[in-house]
Order: sequence, then C-alpha cells, then structure tokens
Amino acid sequence: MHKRIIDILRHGQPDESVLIQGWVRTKRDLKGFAFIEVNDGSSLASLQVVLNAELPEYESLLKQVNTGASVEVNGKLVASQGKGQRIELQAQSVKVYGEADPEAYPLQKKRHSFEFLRTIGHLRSRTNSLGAVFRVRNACATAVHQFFQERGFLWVHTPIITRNDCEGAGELFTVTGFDLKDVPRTETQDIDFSQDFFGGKAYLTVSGQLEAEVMAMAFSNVYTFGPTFRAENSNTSRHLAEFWMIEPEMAFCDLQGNMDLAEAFLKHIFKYVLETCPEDMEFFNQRIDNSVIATAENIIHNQFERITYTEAIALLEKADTQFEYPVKWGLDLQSEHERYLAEQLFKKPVIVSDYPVEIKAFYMRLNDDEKTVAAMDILAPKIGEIVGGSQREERLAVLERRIVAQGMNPADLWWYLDLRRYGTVPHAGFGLGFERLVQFMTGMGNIRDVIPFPRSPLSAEF
RNA sequence: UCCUCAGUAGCUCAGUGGUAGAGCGGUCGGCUGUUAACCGAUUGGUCGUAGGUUCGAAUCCUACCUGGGGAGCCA
Repeated sequence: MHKRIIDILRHGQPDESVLIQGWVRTKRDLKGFAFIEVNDGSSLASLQVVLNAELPEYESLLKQVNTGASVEVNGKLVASQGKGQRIELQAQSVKVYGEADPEAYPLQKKRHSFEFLRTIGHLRSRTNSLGAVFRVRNACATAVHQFFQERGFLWVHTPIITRNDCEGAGELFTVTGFDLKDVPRTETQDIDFSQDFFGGKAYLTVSGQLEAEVMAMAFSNVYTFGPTFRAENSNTSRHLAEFWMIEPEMAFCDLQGNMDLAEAFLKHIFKYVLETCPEDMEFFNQRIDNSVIATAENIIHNQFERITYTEAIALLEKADTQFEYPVKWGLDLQSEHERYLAEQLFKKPVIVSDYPVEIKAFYMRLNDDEKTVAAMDILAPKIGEIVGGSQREERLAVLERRIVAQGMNPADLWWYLDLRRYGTVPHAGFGLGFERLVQFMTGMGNIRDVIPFPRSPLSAEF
C-alpha cells in the first residue's frame, strides 16, 4: 500500500520501508547518482528520492524520469545527508507508469506566468501555485460546511435549472431542449416556449436565495453551496460566468444577526485555513502577496468595521481623495469608493448597511424611514464586494408593493409570496462568492486562477 | 460592452525603418549530496492574422483575433 507524501514528510522515520506514487517535479543528475523530487499533490513540498547507479537499468531509467513523468518508488527512508529536507527516500525499485517527453512537456523547472498556465488548464494543477490554491480551496469548502453544520444549519440543494427570471439581476443563460435549427413559433412568430422541455422559459440559476428562503421557512437555518451562472459579458479579474456561491438563510433573524453571522463565518474560514494549510499559506505569503497572513490574522482577531451607507457617503465626502465618480446620497458606491473605505480608511473588511431603497433588490426589507432597506455588503480590501445580503421583506403588502414598483408581476412570484401568507417570520441571509473568498484568502490576483476550470466569456476550453 | 497596454524561440522578454537577439528550458558532455544545482558546448523563429505604406517592415498605418490591467454589471 502506497503512502501519501505529506504523511512521509511529517511522520516518516529512517529505516521505514515505503512505497510512493506521484509525478516527477524535477531531476538533478550527478555522476553516479541522481535526485528526483516526487509530488503526489498531498502537499506543496515534494519528497526527494535518491537514485543510485546500482539500480537495475539505471541509465535508461534516468532518461525516463523527467519532469512530468509518473512513477512508483519502492524504497527505504533515510535521514537526509543534504540540507533542505529532514528525510528522503533511498530508491530500491522504480516503476515508470508514463513518461513525459521533455521536449514537449510544457511545464518546465522554472516559474511560469499565470496567463500561460491558463492555456494549459489540464496541466497547471501540477504546479506549486495552483496546487496550493486548490488545496486551500478544498480547505475553505470544508470550513464552510464545518461552520454551518456545527451551528445546526441544513445544507439544502437548490436547483441549477430554474424558471425564475424575476430577480432582474443581470443576464441569464437560457436552458432549452429545442433544436435551434427548427424552433417552434407562435402565430405571432415569437418563440413558443410553452413547447419547450420545461413548458416555459428556463434558465441556469443566478441565485439559490428564493429557494433557500422556502427551506428556511421549514428548517429555520439553512445554507446553499453550489454553482451559479451569470451570462454577463464581464471581463474582469473578479468575475466568472460559472462560480460557486454560499447563501445562508436564517428564519427569526434580523440584519444585525445577519452581519454577526457573516463576520463569524469569515473569521472561522480564515482560522481553519491558517491552521490546516500553513505551508500553502506561507507559500502565498512569500510568492504571491506578502500580506496574506497578516490579513488573515487581522480578520481573525479584529472586529470588522460597521457603518451605514449614509455614514459611508459622509466619510467619502470628506475624504481628501479625488474620486472619478460622484459621491452623493442615493448613488451606488463605485469600486473606487469601496476600495477607499476598505483599503485606505479602515484597512480591513467594512460592512456597509442600510442602502437607499432605489438601488437595491425588491426583496430587501424596507426600513422604517422608507428611504433605506436593511441591506448589507461586506467590502474586502483588494476584492471589493465579497458578501451581499439583507434582511428579507416579510410583510406581504410591502413586498407586493415593491415588486410592482420594480415593474415585475407578483403573480410570477406566487409561491415566494405564499411564504408571507403562511407563517411569515423575519428572516435574513447573504450570498458569498466562494472564488472571491479563495482570492481574498490566497492573494491570487485573478479569479480564473482559483477555480480549476474557469468559465468566462470566450473561454471554456478545459 | 467601454478605456488602455501587449502579442518576437517551448517560457520570460530585448530589438521602434536596413542580415532576428538574450536569459531560462531542452539536448550533449563534465561533476560523489544536489535542491531555482553548478560548469562547458549546443539546439531553437511563418516576429498574432490579413491588408496597406516603403527600394526595404518585427518596427509605420488600417482592420480583425487573442491575452493582461482598469471600468461597468455583480458575488
């Protein structure tokens, strides 16, 4: 039975016989012997394997164990004579599963740009950087479930295909079973979606929130964690067409409780990742962004700043920074405004709450002033908006009025309104972009490098 | 979608009107402990694509394609 390299590096003792399987990262060939470093993805560090000339067919073996080759090594652990590692594997036999032609294999023993690595999406996970990213991503996902499960939240699986286009939030991908060369038409030559697979227009979901609200009205506290789709032609380092979102929804909860949960949630994730992935986090700190560990410590140990939108506008108005876009009560905050608050003024996450009603979604609860809604965004340095949430409007009449005011038809949301007809309660929730969280955690500049197979405009190769 | 910058060897880049270069990588050789190994030699190009200007274009012009950064939309 083979051993994981991370376990050998941590606990392996001299004289122990072990079998390892993995991919050669680098080879250093000297007279009479050679070193190869073998990595199996279990850790950032590779295991150094010593190949002596006494090995059977040493010369031909040496030509096969190039960077990228897959190998199985049987041998004995020994205390390393060299510096840089506690322990190393003295090979007794080596099996090469698959060679990797060094003339053709794109990954070299050198640093590559992330732009280049994106062009070899099927191989880039074998690099130190992407390996560290995906281990941290996994740890983040584990921490998400741990946080909610410890608190009695039910993980609910909301649909990926939906008939809701009512959120008005951006472009949706249409899902159809039509043969696009022969689409059914109505008498007025419109596309007849009543004949489509779902009996009407269907889309990929842009949010599981409405369904999460349904489930919260039965299980009190729930969360979703799944893929989300936006057909927007966004070309930025912070947007994907397919991304993962976490959306907790709590019954009997107000905006304060919502903010408290979001803050505790982020603190938990950062703490968990620092504890379980110290080596990967140290790597990011050294190679990607030398502030990620300090940022994580700051998140864990300090309270987030909490201000209202109205206070934010006042702070921006007296800032001695020249903004490109106007600052005025009633206008939405621009990226430059968010950056100023999170990066310059407070230098930590800022929760901005109680936005003007005109610039927020219909389901957000109207405050008593009738000018603002109980919404909150968490603005993170460098990433911008990482969390968007609100207390939901639980009063039927108010909700109906707001739906109409935004030009939507209440009948389309009949089941959502039923939640307010039968046993309505104050409730709240938020959405958190998982990839943005991983970006924030690792310091990675481009969101396409924190998801294994990014989908963005003109890009879905792998 | 808009603004902006870029596209030259496998990778990262220099070359800004006159014979296409460097470092790294790869290959070969050397080296009894390397670890971004080292030392020596060597290999490597439709200069993104298509037009145009010019005696002559990697270099100037136009269009398009692709990528980066920024903006909008948002998570």
